[in-house]
Amino acid sequence: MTAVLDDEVEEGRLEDGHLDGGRREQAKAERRTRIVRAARDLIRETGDTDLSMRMIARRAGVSLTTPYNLFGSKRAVVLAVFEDERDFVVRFARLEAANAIDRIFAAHDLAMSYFIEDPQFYKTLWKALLNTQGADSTGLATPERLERNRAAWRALIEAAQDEGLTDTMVTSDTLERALSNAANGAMLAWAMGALPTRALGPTAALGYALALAGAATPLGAGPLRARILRCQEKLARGN
Amino acid sequence: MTAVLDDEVEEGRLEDGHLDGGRREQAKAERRTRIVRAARDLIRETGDTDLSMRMIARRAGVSLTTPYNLFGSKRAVVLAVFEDERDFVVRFARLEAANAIDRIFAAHDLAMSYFIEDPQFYKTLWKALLNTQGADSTGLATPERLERNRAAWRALIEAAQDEGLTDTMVTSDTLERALSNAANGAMLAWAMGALPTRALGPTAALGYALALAGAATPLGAGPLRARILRCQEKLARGN
DNA sequence: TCGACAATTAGAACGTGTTCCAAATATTCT
DNA sequence: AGAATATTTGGAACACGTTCTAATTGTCGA
Repeated sequence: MTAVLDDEVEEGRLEDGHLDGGRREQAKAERRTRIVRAARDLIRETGDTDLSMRMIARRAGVSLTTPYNLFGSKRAVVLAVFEDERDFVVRFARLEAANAIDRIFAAHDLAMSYFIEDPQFYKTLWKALLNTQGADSTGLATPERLERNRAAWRALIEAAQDEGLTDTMVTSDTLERALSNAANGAMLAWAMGALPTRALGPTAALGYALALAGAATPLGAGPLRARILRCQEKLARGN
Repeated sequence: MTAVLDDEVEEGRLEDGHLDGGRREQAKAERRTRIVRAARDLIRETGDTDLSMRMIARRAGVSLTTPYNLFGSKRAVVLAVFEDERDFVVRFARLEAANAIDRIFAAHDLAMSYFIEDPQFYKTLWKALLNTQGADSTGLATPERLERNRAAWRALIEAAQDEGLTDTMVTSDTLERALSNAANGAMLAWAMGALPTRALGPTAALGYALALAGAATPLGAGPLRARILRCQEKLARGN
């Protein structure tokens, strides 16, 4: 955990080892990152072919049983890859826009940019996360990660309420769920091959705009309607 | 194909065998239904445990290789079970309601009733359909079935447009996609265990209502807003 | 009726995710 | 330093989806 993208795992930096509790725990964390990194590289290089636990283990230089000790299942490893790739919350914090609704769509564009810039990688990831034949099936994100994300979106929506753009009768929780479902539905269609990558962004944005417009005050309704039509055009052009 | 729910497969009724082209084709169709039925019964009895191809084949009284000859993959068999269970279009046609929007929600309730009345069964089915580790991955429905459903929904939406309830600037195609994504997002959350069965209906309906309200005319906006608040209440009570 | 032919069959095989085991290894505690 | 302990390791094993082979079955055309 707390794996950063651009550090190399070195044996040497034990100076601050007291932070992670003993040496044993540190070695475990190191194996963890090696495994996650091996899985990531394999997906990057060959898509979902060759993404077997035996391959991941060999690449990470560990035994086949070790990923099961540290993660529990292949799905958990893939989930770790997924969450490791996304420094979302960091970039999320420094988003700026003219009003709360523009901010929502800026956040949406940011979230989508990951998938659009590296479709092969994230499609493989998503498809692997949809495989719930195992026992636990923790959903598409770690519980704490999920809750953090939801809270961030709720805050964005509440800002829109404060600016008088959406009706306060529709709870931020309600709206957040609706937006999340719209996005996940689009992602699902995309992962299943029913939606081309170029249509993913506009489709999800359209779902956002429609749901927000459904909860909008007269003040917020205008810009949202315009956004809906813009997304619709973009989709029509794409076809 | 053309499998009806409540007929028993009998060897005797060959009188109208000329309808299906030769005897060979008929035997093949019979094996098909036996396999689908075996898979359905296994899911009904034991959930996703024991839903192996070897089990299905044994139960259907065929060899392990036969399902592969007739369907191609386990996923295709499950998809056949899924589509066999749903005499949706039949019941869909005879829906009645005061106005087009009520009709949309009546159709939605009908669609959801399958899942809510037999959650175990359909959750297993959905989870199995999400497994796309195989090659083809035809999505959540057969192409022709999918297109038929989409057309039906589009017709419903166009009726709402004709009655002046939703803005014609928002295409029926656009709106249909938005509704479909909202529903699929809710189904996904449900299948992954993030949404309890009791919340599935209201959540999906809420997504529908919000998206429709986002495209509504002043005439349609009122009832939709009321519906949104009703769904929200229902969800709040459920928690 | 009989040969041609299409499909199913049994069975083995491959690679997969996952689990179990005894043995080896490294760390922690006293 | 030496004992106790936690983890990894190699290896085998299981059930699974899927594919392949040769042999067999039952149906169709002449």
